[in-house]
Amino acid sequence: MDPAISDATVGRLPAYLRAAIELGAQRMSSVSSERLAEEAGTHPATLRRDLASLDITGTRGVGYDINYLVSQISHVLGLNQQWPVVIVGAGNLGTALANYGGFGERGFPVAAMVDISPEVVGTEIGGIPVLAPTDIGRLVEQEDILVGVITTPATVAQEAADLLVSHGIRSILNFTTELLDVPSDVTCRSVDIATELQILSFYRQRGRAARSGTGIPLSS
Amino acid sequence: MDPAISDATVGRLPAYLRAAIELGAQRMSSVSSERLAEEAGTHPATLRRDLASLDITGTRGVGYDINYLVSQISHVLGLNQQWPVVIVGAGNLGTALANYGGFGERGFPVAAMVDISPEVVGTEIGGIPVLAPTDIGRLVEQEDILVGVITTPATVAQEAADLLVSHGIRSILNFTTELLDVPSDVTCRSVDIATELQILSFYRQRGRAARSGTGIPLSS
DNA sequence: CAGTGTGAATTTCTTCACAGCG
DNA sequence: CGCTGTGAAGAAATTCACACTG
Repeated sequence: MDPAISDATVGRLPAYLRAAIELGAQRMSSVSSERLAEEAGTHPATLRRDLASLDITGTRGVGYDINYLVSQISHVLGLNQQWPVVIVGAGNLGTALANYGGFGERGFPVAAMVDISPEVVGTEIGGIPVLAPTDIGRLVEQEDILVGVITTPATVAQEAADLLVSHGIRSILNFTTELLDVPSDVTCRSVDIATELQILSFYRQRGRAARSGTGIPLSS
Repeated sequence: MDPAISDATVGRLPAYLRAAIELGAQRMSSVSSERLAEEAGTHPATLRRDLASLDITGTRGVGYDINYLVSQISHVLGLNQQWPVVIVGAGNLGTALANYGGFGERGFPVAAMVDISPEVVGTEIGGIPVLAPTDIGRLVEQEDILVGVITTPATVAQEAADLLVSHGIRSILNFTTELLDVPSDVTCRSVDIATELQILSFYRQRGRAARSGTGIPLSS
């Protein structure tokens, strides 16, 4: 259909979706690109280009239909179904993410956690069972898990990734500092707190430039 | 000195730094741009350009001196001193981040947490005191805090940001979904798990493209 | 006439390719 | 000879500006 939706565009879609949902909750039924862009932190022309690339079309003189925006963007992002995830690493961060409602609320229920420590394997954390690494195969099959979240110590993050990949998981969200080496058919995104702090540090030191979002696109 | 260090470059510096430190730990004393780029997930030419823009120069036929890399990049990022942070929101995520050693280890010790709930104010979480919002002023002055981390519910994130800004904090790391509105002299970076999952979801659904890093640059 | 949709201009970023240095 | 440093080409992303439509 589309020639392609660019990476830059994809990166902005979640912001558009959130903004549209928010405006919809305020009983608005349509928005101009100017308003929506403001809300999402982009330039109106960029927004129009982005939406056009998704084949989302507005009404001249009026704007974009909010319900349509929400449904189309959700569709493009593949959010019309639940995507159960498994969290590997039941330490502080993993536990926090499991307890944090954010995953389930947004269609990514935490099906299970995995850890190597015999002390936690077999227990439950916030109602989520903690399994041993050897259980992953069964888990993935039974629950149709497609996404893995890595919250182990950085030293074993690569192992965790290999484990996930070997069981067919093709989407990984990595919370460690380690840069993971995964096959090219696996999508891996990294959220590294140290990186964020360092970038923040740079901009504080120099005059503040305004890089509002999260950063670090890496190419191959 | 430099005409400017581009945003794209800044976003890659933490990866270069980490790679250099890692190679240094393996008793290597110099690296080629090819090797370092591989390690950091970029193209060698991009790496050379980036380093040149920091006035970091290598030796032809040999490569870059690793110690020099580490010291220069650290310097550019402003990592030669400690930057105490305050975490606003002592819920699950805030608590996890406080316990997680990652901040202190990397020069960003958590000086205090702030919460409104009388139940936690006055207690300590992992040795870190939890204060009331009204204590922020004193805290910022006494501890020279320049960075605030927001881990409140999204609904009050803007309030938290306003509070931090009003006390002179000019660097904010935001873990909520809310897009914060801050003065232009405040640097704000957002790490939103929902956003990351949605992007992951997109790439799983469509053929997998490889966007390896964290995403969503937003301009004004 | 308000606001989209988009050619064209512009800016920014990436990659090639190679001269030249250690 | 290996590898940097960089001019120049290329690709991608952003922004302008305006014709055009509901």
